[in-house]
This record gives sequence, structure tokens and C-alpha cells, in this order.
Amino acid sequence: MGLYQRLKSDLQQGRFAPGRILKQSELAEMYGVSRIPVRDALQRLKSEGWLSGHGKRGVAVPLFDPLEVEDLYLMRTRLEPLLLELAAPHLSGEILGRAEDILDRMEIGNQLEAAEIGALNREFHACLYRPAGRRTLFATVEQLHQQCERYIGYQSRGLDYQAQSQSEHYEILSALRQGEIQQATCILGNHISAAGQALVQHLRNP
Amino acid sequence: MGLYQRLKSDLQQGRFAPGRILKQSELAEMYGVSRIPVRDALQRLKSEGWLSGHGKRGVAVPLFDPLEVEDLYLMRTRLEPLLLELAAPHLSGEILGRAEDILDRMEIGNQLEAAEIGALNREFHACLYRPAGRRTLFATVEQLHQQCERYIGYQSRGLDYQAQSQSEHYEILSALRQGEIQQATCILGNHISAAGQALVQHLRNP
DNA sequence: CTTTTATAAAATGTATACATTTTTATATGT
DNA sequence: ACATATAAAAATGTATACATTTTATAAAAG
Repeated sequence: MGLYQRLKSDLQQGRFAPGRILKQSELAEMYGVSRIPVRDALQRLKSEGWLSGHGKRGVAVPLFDPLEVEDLYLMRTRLEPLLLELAAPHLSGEILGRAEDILDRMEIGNQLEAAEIGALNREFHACLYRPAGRRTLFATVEQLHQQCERYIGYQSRGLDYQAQSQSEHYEILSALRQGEIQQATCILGNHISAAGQALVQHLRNP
Repeated sequence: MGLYQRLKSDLQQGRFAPGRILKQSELAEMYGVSRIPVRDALQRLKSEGWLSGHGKRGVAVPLFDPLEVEDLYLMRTRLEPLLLELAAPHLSGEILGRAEDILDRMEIGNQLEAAEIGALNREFHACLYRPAGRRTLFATVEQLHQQCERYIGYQSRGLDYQAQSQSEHYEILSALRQGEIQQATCILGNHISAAGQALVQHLRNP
């Protein structure tokens, strides 16, 4: 696994306190590599929102910012229903079946790691979105998801909205199966919006 | 000016043919630096859509993809009116005046370079959006703008929709001054949508 | 005691050199 | 002649070494 993946995973799991300033040499030693691959990884993580450029002072682990969460979920609320609508005509019964499998897997592993739940969650949405064949839109949505995951990792320690989230997921599938596309995109929008509000509230009442 | 800026500017001006594969050593020699800063720049440009990762074979200048343009403008159509709506309460008369100044500057320099027109255009929108104080949403919108500019640079050689675009800009300002926020966001949405369609059509009829 | 300036330490940026992987060209066998 | 295997090349990834910039420290002046 590349250094980029390792570092991201560690950031995701909250192994670096928000606000902390990371130095290249420090990370190089920590992971047993030279500074060159560290630089590459940092650059990527910075452009993906996992790290914030602290000017010339290096990079910092960004603080939790409720306003950022609001923005991320606002954008998702606007973009994901659109993407689902574009994908709907291509969603065969087989694809919907695969999506349901993913949901079931989430159900089973109730004591799953936050990272794993996040991965399955993303897989579920990707399963519904990818058939649209909209690479660019899909990539942007994926990026927003990833940026959200930093907060979700934090949230999952103190908040449990999994139950509600799951039932909404099943509702979306059901609507899609019945060809109620309008209905499905509507539920999806509310689903994302609700998740965002729960997260913001949790960040403001720690 | 950093190598990142120089390379991006050259890509923007179409100095590298779409589909061309760029090698690190080649670029290093071309710009008179070592491969290290080249790598940094390539990584950033890749994550911003200016270059596409060609797997392990290096990076490639992406081909013009009408579907990508459609996606970019679809996203902008959903996000920018939202951002303008959030900014509207903070748009003082002074700010609107500055926005108009930018429009006037675009009017004057009719024979401006494509890059300069693009920069002014972005400045105009940024002027209206920044007061919302929504850093994350703003950053995403900016990124979408930048990705569009690659195509606009190409378009500007064969298509002139500047006149219509300008008049719509003035309409938006006028609506904002009258407090017709709904009206302004609506014009903006149509404005972006129309620009996207013009661009897609031009790409399909070269 | 505070502020300023000079100096040292540390961190980032860049170049060169080496290692590993991937690609291409060549040779060999069927 | 074609396919496959093999060797040479070229390209990317990484480490070490050096240069430049930035930050912290300490000394000196007000």
C-alpha cells in the first residue's frame, strides 16, 4: 500500500489531532521513507481536503469546521439526486440487487470499524451512481464523500444515526424498483440533508 | 512564478495537444528544472483535471470530452445559483459596484487574450460569491470554473458568445440591485446552462 | 522590561544519483 | 512469418545531498 493510502487511513482514524502541524521529516521518519514520497502524498491529501496548506509553514490537520460540513452536505444534496436521476434509466434489477447486498452487509457488521462502514456506504452509493456513465460528476461526488468521511469518523464515536440511515437506504431501493424515480431522488436528498444536519449538530455539541 | 503556474498556463493556452503523453524528464528539460518540482506540479494538475493519470505510463493531456463539459456545467448550474443565494444578503452596493467595474473592463478589452477574459470572468463571479463566506462551497465552484477554462480556451478560437454572456451578466447585477434575488439566481442558472450548451455544441461541430 | 536586530537552527525546495519498474527492441524457436 | 522469450532502454519511484527560505533564539539597544 502506498504512503498516500497509509497516511489517509491514519488521518481518517483520527490518529493526528486536528490543528496539529505535520513536518515532512517527521512523517518521513514515522513511516520509514524519505521526504520525496511524503511530499507527493501531502500534496494529494491537501488537494483532497485531508490537510490544509498552512502556507509555507508546512501542512496542518484541519480543525473540525461545522461550516465546512454544511457546505459539503449542501453540495451533496444538490448533486447526488441529480446523479441518481441520470443513473435511474440504467439501473437494472441485477444492479439493485447488488446494492441491496451491500446494505445487508452493513446490517450484519454492526460493530464494524468506522472506516469499513464508510467504505460500504460509499460502495452503496457508487453502485447506484456509476451506471449513469457520468465520470466527471461521479468523481466530484466521490470527492465530496471522502471529505465528509473525515467528520463521519469523528462522529461515529459519539453519535449513532446508522439505524435511520439504513432504513432510508432501503426506502430508496424500494422506490427505484417501482420506477418511482422522482420519489427516490427526493428521499435521497432528504437523506443527505438529514445526515448533514445531524453531523453539524453533533459538532456544535461535542 | 512557480512551475505549477507556468505549466497550467501553457495547458490553458493549448500548447500541448490533447492526447499527448508528457514525460517528466521532457518537461524538466523544457522548463529548466529537475524532475522533483515537475512531479509536484504534475500531481496537482492531475487532481485538478488538467492532466489525466495515464496509469504508470506517466500523464496525458486529456482529450476534449463533451460529456465532461456537460457534467461540469450541470454541476455549476446546481451550485452557483445556490452560492449566489447565500451571498445575496451580504452584497452591498459597493461590492456590486466593483463587480460592474470588472464587467466594464471586459467590455473594453474586446481583443483580450482568452486567458485574460477567463480570469476577469472568474473574478466577476468570485466578487459576487465570496461575500457568502462559504469557503468550501466557494472552493469547489472555483475548481469547476478552472476545469471549464481548459475548454473555453479552445472555444474562444471558433466561437463568440461573449456578447450574450455580457448582457446576461449585467442582467444579474441589475436584479441583485433591485433585491430580486430569486430572479438573479434564475438568470444565473440559465446563463451557465446556456454557456454549457453552446460549448458542447461547438465541441461536437469542430 | 520591551523591542529590535543578528545569528543559529530547522524546515522546505531543488538537484543529483541510484533503484525499480515498465516499455521497447531484438533474438530465438517453432 | 509469427509468437514468445529475453535483454537493453527508458521512464518512474526513491534516497541522499545541497540550497534557500523561514522560524526560533539570543544578544544588544532603547
